[in-house]
Amino acid sequence: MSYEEEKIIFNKYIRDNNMKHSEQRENILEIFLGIEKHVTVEELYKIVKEKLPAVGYATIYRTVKLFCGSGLCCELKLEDGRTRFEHLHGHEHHDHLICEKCGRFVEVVDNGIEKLQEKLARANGFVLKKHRLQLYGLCEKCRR
Amino acid sequence: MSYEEEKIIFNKYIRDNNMKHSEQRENILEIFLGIEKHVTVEELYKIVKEKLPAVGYATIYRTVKLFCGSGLCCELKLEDGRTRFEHLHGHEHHDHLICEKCGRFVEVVDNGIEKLQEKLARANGFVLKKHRLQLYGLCEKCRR
DNA sequence: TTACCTGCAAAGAATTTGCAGGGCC
DNA sequence: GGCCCTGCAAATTCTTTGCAGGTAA
Repeated sequence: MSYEEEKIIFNKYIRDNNMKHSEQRENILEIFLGIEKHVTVEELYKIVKEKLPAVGYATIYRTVKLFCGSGLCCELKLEDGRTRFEHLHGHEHHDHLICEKCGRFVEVVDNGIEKLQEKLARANGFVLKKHRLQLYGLCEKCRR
Repeated sequence: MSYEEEKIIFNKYIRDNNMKHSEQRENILEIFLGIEKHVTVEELYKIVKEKLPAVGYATIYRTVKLFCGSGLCCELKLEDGRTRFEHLHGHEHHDHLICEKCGRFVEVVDNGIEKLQEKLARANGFVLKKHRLQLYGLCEKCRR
C-alpha cells in the first residue's frame, strides 16, 4: 500500500462532501499518483483501463475533478487546448518550461519570480491567489 | 481609414502564403483592431455581425487564425477553457492580472520578471521563445 | 433502505472541415 | 480561368449529463 497520506486527504474530502468511499476511486488515485507526468484524461483513461478494464471515460472525468477538489491535483491548460492533470505528490508548486519542438516539460521554480509576482499584483491593488507561468522555447537537444 | 500598418502586415502575410486578399477579411481586421479587450470568437462574431450581417461563424474562426499567423494577434487560453484573442495594436508584450471574482483583466509587465524568466530558461538549457503568465487574485473592489 | 457510484449512451460546447457558389488575380 | 474565399451544414473533439442498475453506509 502506498500514498497513505493522499488517500487520507482524499477520503476526508469525500466524507466532508457527503460522498461515498469507493474502491475504484481509490484505485484510480493510486494509479494516478504513480504517473510522473502531466496526463490528459485520455491518457489517464488508457492507463487506468489496463488495470480496471471496466472503467468508463466519464468516471475518469468525474474522478480527476474530485482529485482537484481535494487539492491533490491541479489542472493545466496549455496552448494546445487540451486539459492536463498533474498530481502534487512530491511536487511543490512549480512553473513549466516547455520545448516547442519535442514537447518536453521541465518543472521549474524561481523564488525571485515568485516574489516579483506578489509585488506586481500588490502594486495593482490585487491580492494574489495563484498564478500560472509557462515558458516556451527550444531545449538543448532540439537546437542541434 | 485606419490601422494602415497592420493592414500592410496582414496583406503581406496573405500574399506570402499564396492566399488572396478579401475585402471582408480586411473589414474584420479593422473591427477587431478597434476592440480594446480580449474577445472570444463568439464575442467577435457578434460584433462583426452587426456590420457584416452575412458573415459566418467559420469565417471568424478562420480569420482570427490568420491574424495570429501574421503576428497581429495572439491566443490566450485561460482557466475557463475558452480561447480569447487579443490584438497587439498599441500593446507591447504583457502578462495578465485577472480578478477571480469580477473577471477584470489588467495588463501588466515587470522587467525584473522578464529577465528572470530568461535566466531561468537558460539555466535549464532552453532558449526562450515566449511565455505566458497569468496572475489570479482578487482586485480591490472585490475585496470590500 | 437511501442515496451515491458507475458504465453507457446521448447531449453539449467549442472548433474544424467539406462543399458548392461567388470573388480575386 | 483557376484557385482561393465564404456561408452553411455536417463532422470532430473534448467534456458533461441522464439514466438504470449496482454498491456503500
